[in-house]
Amino acid sequence: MTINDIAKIAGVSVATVSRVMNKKGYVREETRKKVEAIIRDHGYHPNAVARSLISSHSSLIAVIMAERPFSFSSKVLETIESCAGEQGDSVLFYGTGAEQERELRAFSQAFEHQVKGILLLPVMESGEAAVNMIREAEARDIPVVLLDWDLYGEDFDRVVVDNKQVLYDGTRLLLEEGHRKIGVITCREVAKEGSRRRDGYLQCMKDHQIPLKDSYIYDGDFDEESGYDACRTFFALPDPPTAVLACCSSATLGCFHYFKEQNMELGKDVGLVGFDDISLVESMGYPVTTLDRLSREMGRNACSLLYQSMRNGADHKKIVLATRTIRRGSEHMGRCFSLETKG
Amino acid sequence: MTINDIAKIAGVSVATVSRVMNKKGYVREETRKKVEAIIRDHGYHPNAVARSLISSHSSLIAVIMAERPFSFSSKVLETIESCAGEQGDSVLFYGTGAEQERELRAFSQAFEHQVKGILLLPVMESGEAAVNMIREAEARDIPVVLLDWDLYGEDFDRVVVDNKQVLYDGTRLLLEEGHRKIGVITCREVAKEGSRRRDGYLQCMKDHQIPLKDSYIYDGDFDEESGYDACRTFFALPDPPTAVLACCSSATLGCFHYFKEQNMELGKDVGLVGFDDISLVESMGYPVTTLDRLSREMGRNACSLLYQSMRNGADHKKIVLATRTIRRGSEHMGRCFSLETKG
DNA sequence: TGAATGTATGTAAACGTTTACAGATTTGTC
DNA sequence: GACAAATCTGTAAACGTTTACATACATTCA
Repeated sequence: MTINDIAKIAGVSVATVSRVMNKKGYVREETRKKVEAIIRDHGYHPNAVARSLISSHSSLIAVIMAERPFSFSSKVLETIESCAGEQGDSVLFYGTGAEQERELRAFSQAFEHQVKGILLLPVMESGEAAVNMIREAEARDIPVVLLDWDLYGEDFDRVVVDNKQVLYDGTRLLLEEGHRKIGVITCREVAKEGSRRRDGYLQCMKDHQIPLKDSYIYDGDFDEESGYDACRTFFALPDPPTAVLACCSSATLGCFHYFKEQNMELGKDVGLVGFDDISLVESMGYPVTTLDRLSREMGRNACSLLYQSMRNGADHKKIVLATRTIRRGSEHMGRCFSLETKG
Repeated sequence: MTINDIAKIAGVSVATVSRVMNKKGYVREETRKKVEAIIRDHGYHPNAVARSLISSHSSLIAVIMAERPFSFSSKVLETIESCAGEQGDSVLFYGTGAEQERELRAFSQAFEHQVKGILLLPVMESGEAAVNMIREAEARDIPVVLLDWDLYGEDFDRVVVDNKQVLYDGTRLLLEEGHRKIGVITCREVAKEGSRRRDGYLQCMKDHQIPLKDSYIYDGDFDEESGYDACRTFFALPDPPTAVLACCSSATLGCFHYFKEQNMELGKDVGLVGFDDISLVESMGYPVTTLDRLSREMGRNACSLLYQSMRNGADHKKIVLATRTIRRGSEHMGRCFSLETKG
């Protein structure tokens, strides 16, 4: 069933059917009604492929992301799909498992499908290849927006959280509760974000004139073992910290595990500030203070940035989102501002 | 940059370039080398859109799913994407939020993009509209595979868990531990799966000649409140159950919440068998017995069923997967079998 | 009345591929 | 050396749309 068949049945030309479908150009009311009825009755769906070919861009946007076990990325994806849907676009999803080969293939396939735009969540071990692919996309006039990925020194559209500020705030939270000995678990991540987070901790301690101890800084990975091992290390020290600041959700859970095993009661024997939406933990009845990267906000902002770039091109923008500090159930919204940089 | 440009630069015809790209038909070694080099040097990516138009099917498959808060659906999606990628296909992702309008739009857009196949996770409130769309897909020769969604009486390709058997096993687990008073939380769900789960419980109790009590059956929703409220109801009874069987991950967490609040110790004061992969809970150091729907297995099986249907058509298959019983860390794999039904 | 404008419809080219077909060259066989 | 078969390459049609352009009729206005 093609536009030709519909035209034949309706006794009009394909151009008229096309005009009816796209509500564009002149069509007599009576003709429109007739054509619309025939389209409906025959369950005709226009071929997006042929449509794309002639208009030289599809109604697709690509989302390329490394898989992550928890909720952050899947919430972002859902939000993006919803926003794209509102614009009549569909989402091509590529998981990369942080494998470079799959990342490159994802870009290739996105190009081949003539996507209108690409949304990128931290994916590459080496930023080099990523930057090349982004440059290639730009050369093809395909806007790219980076989420939660601050490629420093590169002018790309991106939506990020100010990781330094976040950890600064987290540290201050613990200081306000009277803690002076704070252990931090800096989950290593792509694009130096882990170290940005550490910087926030260091800065806050410095601003409050609290002497630093190397043994209170644990450079862990993005997993639960890191949280667990960090705690084991911290609390084996002759002078252990009284509170722990975990820089990713996995590490936060690892801390939980350790505390439970050691019968340490949260808020009494030890302080803890976690990272990201670990609402699961809340569901279980633990009101833990956490620094949440507003996943839905990020998705929404990234989409609007993408659609903006499709229209305007040129100028690159950076949107810096605050995190939400979820403190024992009550919520304090932080800052949210947008920086404009030259394109 | 099109195949024409490449042909011109290489001094050959477009047909030759096409043959080089598709490794199809005769091409002189020397010519191939030259063309390949030019393709590489110019960063040329063939236009999948034009390719689809001529071959009348794209390299896309659609995944349509209701969003769920936890890990099951996102693991399934990741697995599907990975399998599709191996076949050189890309995944169109549609979230529906269980809204009928969005569900229908997802189908429409999948049709318009000429997808090769559709994977469907429980999405529709009313099965009616869903069945119509599946029928329409079939009429277009687009295979559809249902995941975790047993539309009884309809012959569709599908991958399901035997929910009755799962809950039967779960109940038996508790019986074996000596429990006789078992409360069950049957999370209502689409397509009667909730009641199938209840049937498993009822059957097992009957087989072991244990008298049933209506007050031990709580018909809850798919959320945490249900788990929490169910427990509150159970343990307010004059003769409360000694163990609880939760039929979805959310309810399992709700139970946790209640037990923690009431200082009830798991395995000592109360028995609990949960549902789905709540590895998060394990990460925190709680070794809870759980009935896991093997999300990766489901994704993989659904994909291979889909690709099989693309080749063969006609015959419909139903793959019944066992769940994995994760029992305090040790794993027992259950049965896994496949039923063939006439198409 | 007739020119200008607005409305309604059709014709045909274009988008970037694949592929059937044909023609040309090379290789193999007797 | 002749013929068949195998190998190599090019031409052109097709896929299902959109849209510039042409044409035709209806209305408005001086």
